[in-house]
Amino acid sequence: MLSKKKLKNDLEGVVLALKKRNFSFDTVELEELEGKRKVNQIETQDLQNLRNTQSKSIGKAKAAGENIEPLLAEVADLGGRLDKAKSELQVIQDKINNIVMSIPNVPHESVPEGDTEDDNIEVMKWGEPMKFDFEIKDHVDLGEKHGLDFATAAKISSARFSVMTGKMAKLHRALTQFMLDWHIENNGYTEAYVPYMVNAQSLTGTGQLPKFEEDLFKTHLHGEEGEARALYLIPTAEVPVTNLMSGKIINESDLPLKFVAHTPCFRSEAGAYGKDTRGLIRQHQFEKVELVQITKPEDSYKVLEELTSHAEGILQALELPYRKVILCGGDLGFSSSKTYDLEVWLPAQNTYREISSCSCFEDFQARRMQLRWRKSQSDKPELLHTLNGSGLAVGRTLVAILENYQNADGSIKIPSALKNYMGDIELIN
RNA sequence: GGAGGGAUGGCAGAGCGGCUGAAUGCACCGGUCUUGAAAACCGGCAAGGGUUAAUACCCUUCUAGGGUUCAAAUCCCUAUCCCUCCA
Repeated sequence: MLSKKKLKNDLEGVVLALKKRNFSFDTVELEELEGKRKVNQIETQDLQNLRNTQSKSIGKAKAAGENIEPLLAEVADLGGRLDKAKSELQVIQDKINNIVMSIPNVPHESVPEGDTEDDNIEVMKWGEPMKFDFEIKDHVDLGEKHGLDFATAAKISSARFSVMTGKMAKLHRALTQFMLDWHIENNGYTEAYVPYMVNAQSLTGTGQLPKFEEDLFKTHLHGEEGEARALYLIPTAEVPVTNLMSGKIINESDLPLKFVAHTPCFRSEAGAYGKDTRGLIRQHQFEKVELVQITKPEDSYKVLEELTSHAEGILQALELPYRKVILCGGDLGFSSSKTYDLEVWLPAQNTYREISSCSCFEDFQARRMQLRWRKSQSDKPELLHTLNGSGLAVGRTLVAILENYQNADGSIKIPSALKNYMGDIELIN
């Protein structure tokens, strides 16, 4: 959510900045509503003021033993007028809120122009794509030899799910453990275990609601019909982890907060029909190790670089070639002001594919969840900045390992960083 | 399955229809004292919003949503969460 003050004082600037995203909205409507809001709010508050002072004088008169009947007559119609004013104001404020909540974050000045992912700009490349002197297989063919099974998953669930058994399941788990340990030991993150189902408020805090409900799996508690009790499966650990601190005022000495969490992620992939239907790339359920940082405003862009390098550390440790791109305005996520994607080399697709997305949200999420800090005791609380990034998406990392570490006979070499986690075996065959 | 108790500011904890946006303590900030610190003493200290150039004034908020009342932290209903006891 953008600051309402900013929308009021610098609407033109906001509109201009959002052009980079190709996003526009009805500014005339917003300004009209804001004008009405002002009139109605003043009227409502005046009535409330009147009610408060009248009520107080009734109290005093009663305590003094005076006759309060004439005073009561004076306020007889006040309640009705106040109710009317309040409900009118509520309608206006709800409308304003709906508009404001649907406006995405303003891109940082360093975000390049562009409409689609084709306009993203490569920042750097790491590692050389491997050369193979045999006909390579993709991760589906390779994985099926070793316990990766989509047919059975479809039988017990549906498309876009997977089953893994044996060494494949172990490799998948080893990757998760490795990533968690790496970030805890090398990068100073605190491990967090969090719920996999969250309420609407948390999703509103990070920006998935109200606009992107169709991307989520929504559940209903047994026997309950009300919206209030609906829980959603998390699309990313970003939601529960960032919301750990919602509504809090953090002490400066506790900043930055750095959390790492491993969770499954659930996405409906509505609107992705027919896209990436083969293999593990786009699943309804996948594992991710997520990095979240909560920082002082002045540190956030420095931290974005740092957090991205933490995610890169995993790719480097696993010796997987990758490149780093900065997302153009048109490809930027709703809540993000700046995002780097890390894309891993997939030999069978002969291309780089996203494996991590690292974003700075400035105070966009913090404002929605009232996440603040106090510079010093005498200062007013200020909004913090939030950041997160995948460190990494586990399923896609598994894909990368299968494809990059394959041998001619279909066996898979274990990356040296993972050996400890794989019971010291060298090879899956 | 049954019966109760509770949710109040950064924390602890009073208040249980009207000078209560909220006592008191702790924490925190400023000051006095001290070579310095501690102690003691004095003072300050919730958030969000509105009008305003500003001073200032006003509104809202005591888990959430409804209700009663001229007036609700306080009474009633519902939900959520916590705790205790019985089976």
